[in-house]
Amino acid sequence: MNYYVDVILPLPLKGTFTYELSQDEFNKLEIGFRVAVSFGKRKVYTGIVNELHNSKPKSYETKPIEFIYDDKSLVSQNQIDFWNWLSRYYFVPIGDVMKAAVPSTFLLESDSLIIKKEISDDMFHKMSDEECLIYDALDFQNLKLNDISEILNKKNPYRIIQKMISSGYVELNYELKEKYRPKLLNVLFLESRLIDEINIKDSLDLLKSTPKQKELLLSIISMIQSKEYLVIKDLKKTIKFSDTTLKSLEKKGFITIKKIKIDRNHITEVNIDSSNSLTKLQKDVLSKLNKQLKEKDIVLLHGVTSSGKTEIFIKLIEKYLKLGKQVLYLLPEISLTTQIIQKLRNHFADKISVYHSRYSLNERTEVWESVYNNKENSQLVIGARSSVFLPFDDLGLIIIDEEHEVSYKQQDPSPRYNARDSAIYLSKIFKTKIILGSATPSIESTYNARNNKYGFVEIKERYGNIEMPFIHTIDMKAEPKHEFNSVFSKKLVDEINKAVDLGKQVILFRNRRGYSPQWQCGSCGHNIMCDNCDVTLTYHLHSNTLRCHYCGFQLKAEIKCDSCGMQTMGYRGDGTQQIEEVVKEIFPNSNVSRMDWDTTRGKWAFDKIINSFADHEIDILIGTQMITKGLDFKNVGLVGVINTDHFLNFPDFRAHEKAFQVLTQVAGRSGRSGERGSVYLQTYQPDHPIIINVINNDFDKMYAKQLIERKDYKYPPFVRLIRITMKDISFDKLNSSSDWLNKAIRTNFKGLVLGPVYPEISRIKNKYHKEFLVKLTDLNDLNIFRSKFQLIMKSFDSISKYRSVKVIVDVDPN
DNA sequence: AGCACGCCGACT
DNA sequence: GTCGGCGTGCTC
Repeated sequence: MNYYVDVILPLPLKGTFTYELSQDEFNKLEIGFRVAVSFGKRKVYTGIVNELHNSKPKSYETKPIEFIYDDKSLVSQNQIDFWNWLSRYYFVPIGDVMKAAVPSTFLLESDSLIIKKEISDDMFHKMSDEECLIYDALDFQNLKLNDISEILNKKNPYRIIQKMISSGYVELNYELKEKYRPKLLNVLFLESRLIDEINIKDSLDLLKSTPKQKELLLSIISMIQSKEYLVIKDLKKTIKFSDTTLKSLEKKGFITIKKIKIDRNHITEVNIDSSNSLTKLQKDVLSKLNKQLKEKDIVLLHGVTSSGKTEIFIKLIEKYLKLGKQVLYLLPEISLTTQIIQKLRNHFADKISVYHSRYSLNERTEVWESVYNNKENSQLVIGARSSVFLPFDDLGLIIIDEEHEVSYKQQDPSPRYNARDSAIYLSKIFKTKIILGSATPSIESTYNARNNKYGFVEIKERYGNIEMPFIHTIDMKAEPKHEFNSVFSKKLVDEINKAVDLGKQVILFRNRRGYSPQWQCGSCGHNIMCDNCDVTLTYHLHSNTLRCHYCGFQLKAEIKCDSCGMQTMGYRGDGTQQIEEVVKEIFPNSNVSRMDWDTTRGKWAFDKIINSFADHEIDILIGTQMITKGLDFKNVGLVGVINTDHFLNFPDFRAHEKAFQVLTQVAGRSGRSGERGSVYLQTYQPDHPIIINVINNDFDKMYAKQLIERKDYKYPPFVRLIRITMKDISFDKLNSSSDWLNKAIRTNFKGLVLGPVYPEISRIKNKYHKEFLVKLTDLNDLNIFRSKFQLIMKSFDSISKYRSVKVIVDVDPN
C-alpha cells in the first residue's frame, strides 16, 4: 500500500501538491496538520494537509515530506472545506487563501542547511574532487547552498549536493526560524515567607541600613496585596527607584524577578455596564429577531440610523456566549474604532478579542492562538474581513454590521473574496446563525430578505424617539455663493454659523471624486499626467509636490507650463486641504479639523480625531466617506454635504444605491441625541430621485426603482457578475491577447459577455488594462463557466508570447 | 511566484 | 573567451 498526502502550499499556484508518506506518517497525519515539504530545487515550505489518500499520481514522481509539525490540526476540517469553497468560488489558488487565512507566524520559514554525515573511509575515497572540497568544508560548519556555490565558484551546486545526498555523504537539515516572539513583561514575585506579617517586620529590620531598599520593599508589599505578581513597569509609575535597588532586593531574597509571557490584547480600562436595559421597542425587535432566527439561518436587521442596533446585538451576543458558543462580530475595517470596541468591552469585558489588519503580526497571532484554544478572551471576536478565517471551533453567531459596505470585498491582492458572502457560506458549515445589520441594506440582501431567503426585521424609529434629521437641499443654481469661495453657498455658511453659535458641532462632508486638487495651467488648461498611470497628478500643498494616487509617482510642482511655456501653472480644483483652509477662513473662531486618508495614516490617528471630536475639541469636522462609518456623536447639530452631485453622477450600476446609502448614513450623523438635527445637501439637481428618496428616508421607493433597473439591464441580484481584467506593459500585446481571449470566451461560453473595454483608468503602474464583464443568469452557470474558463486559460497560458499578460478574475466585483 | 536553465550580446 | 541579460519551463 502506498500513502500520499495532498498539501496546500502558500504559493499562488493552482491546486495542491502530492507527497509520499510512510505508513507511520500516514497514520499520524490528519487534515489541517502542518508539514514541511521540499518544493522545487531548493525551497522548503510549510504546507497544510488538504487530503490523505492512497492513489499514486500518474504523471510525476512524488517526494517524501520532510517533517510533521503538529500533533493536532492547526486548521480544522471545516476551515479546510471553507478554503476549498472560497478558492473554487472566487477562482483563486488555494495557496492564496491559505496565506490570507493563517498568520505567517505559523508558516515557518526555512533555509536548507547541508550537514555532514559520518561515512566510511571506503566511501570517502569514492568522492570526486569537488565533493571532497565540500565535505571537508563541512568540518568547520554546516553550510547553506549559497555558501557551497561560493566555495565551488559555481552557480548551481544543487546537482552535486543532490548526488552527495543520494550517495549518503551529507544530508539536508532545515533551520527553522520561529518568527513569533511573544511579548515578555518583567514582573516580580514577592517571596512567599514575606506574606506573613511577622516576617515582614523582621525583614524590614534587616534593611535598616539601606533605606532606599526598605522603602521600595514597603511599596511592593502595599502594591502587590493579594496579587500573584507585580509588573515592574507599574511599580515604576508609583515610586522612583533604580534598577540596582531592585536587584539588591532580589539578591537578598525578598523578591524574584521574572519575564512572563503576556497576552498582547489585554484590556486597559473597562467600565462594566451590565445594566443594559433595552427600551420597549428594542425588546420587541429582539424578540422578533429571536423568533426569526428559529426559522431562518440568516436574518436581515434593517434599522434606521441611530436606532440602537448595537444594544440589541449585545443582548444577542450575550445569549450565545451563555450557551458557550463563540461569536464573530464583523465590521468594515474603518469602523473598527475604539468607539464601538469600547462599547462592547463595557459589556463583555475581557471576553473580547479584536482582529484587525492594522494590528501587528504578533497581535494577530495572539488572537489566532486564543481563538484556536477557544480561550475565554476570544469568545467574542470583533474583526474586519479577514476574521472569517479565524480557527473557530464552536461558532454560534456571526453579526455582519454595516452589511452593505463594499469594503467587505477584498479588492487588490488575491484572494478577492467578499467577507459577508463568505461568512454566509461559513455559517452553513458551522451551522451558525447570521445577523446582517444595516441602516441602508444592500439591494442584494434586501432582495433575499423579501424573497424569504433571509428572515427580516425592521426598526423604523430612532432610539429614544429622536426624530430623523431634517434634510434640506440647497439649489446651487439658485442660491448665492459665499464671497470667499464658490463651493459654499451663503445659505450653508449661515446655517453653520447658527449651529456653531448654539454650541453644536458640524460635520462637512465631501466626496473625494472631483475634489482632488489639480496643478493646471491657467493659460492653456494643461494638466500634468502621471508617467506610469492614466491619471492626472494630485497637488499636495504641504510638500509642494504632485503625486499619483495609484503608483506614488512624484514631481515637484513647477510654475512654468510644459505645454505653452507660460508661468501660469497653479493649483485648481477644491481639494480637502483647500476646503479646510476656506472653512478656517470663513469660521475663524471655530476649531476646524480634517479627516481623510492623508490625516489618518498612523495606527491611531483615526481614533485620535474621532475622540477629539467626541470630546468637542473640534467644532467643524471635514471629511470623506470615512466619517460616516457608524460613528456615534452626541452633539452634531448640522451635517453639510458640499458636493452631493458627485455621488450621483458616475457610471456604475451601483452608483444610485451607493449614493442613497452614503447620503443616508451621513445624514444619520446629525442629531443623535436630544434635538432634531439638520442636514444640508448642496446640489445642482435638487429634484434628483435619489435625493428625494434620501430626504423622505424612503428606502422602499429607492429599492423598487433600483430593482427594476437591475432587472432591465441585467445586474445583480438577477445575474452574477464576473469581471476579467487583463494587464500588460505592452499595449499591442494586451490588445492581441484580449482579442484572443475574447474569441475563445465567446465561442466556448454561450452567455452574456461584455467587452473587452478599456476601463476608465486604462493604465496603472505602467500597465495597460482591459476588462471583460461576464453575466451569469444562475449559479449553475458559474460551474459551467468555471470549467470552460479553466480550459481556455490552459490554452492561453501555453501561448508563449502572452506569457507576460496578467489575467485577473473577480467574482462578484464591486 | 521564484528559480534554474539556456541562449544571446558586451566586456575584462 | 566569460558575465549576465531575460525568455521559457517547472515546481508534487
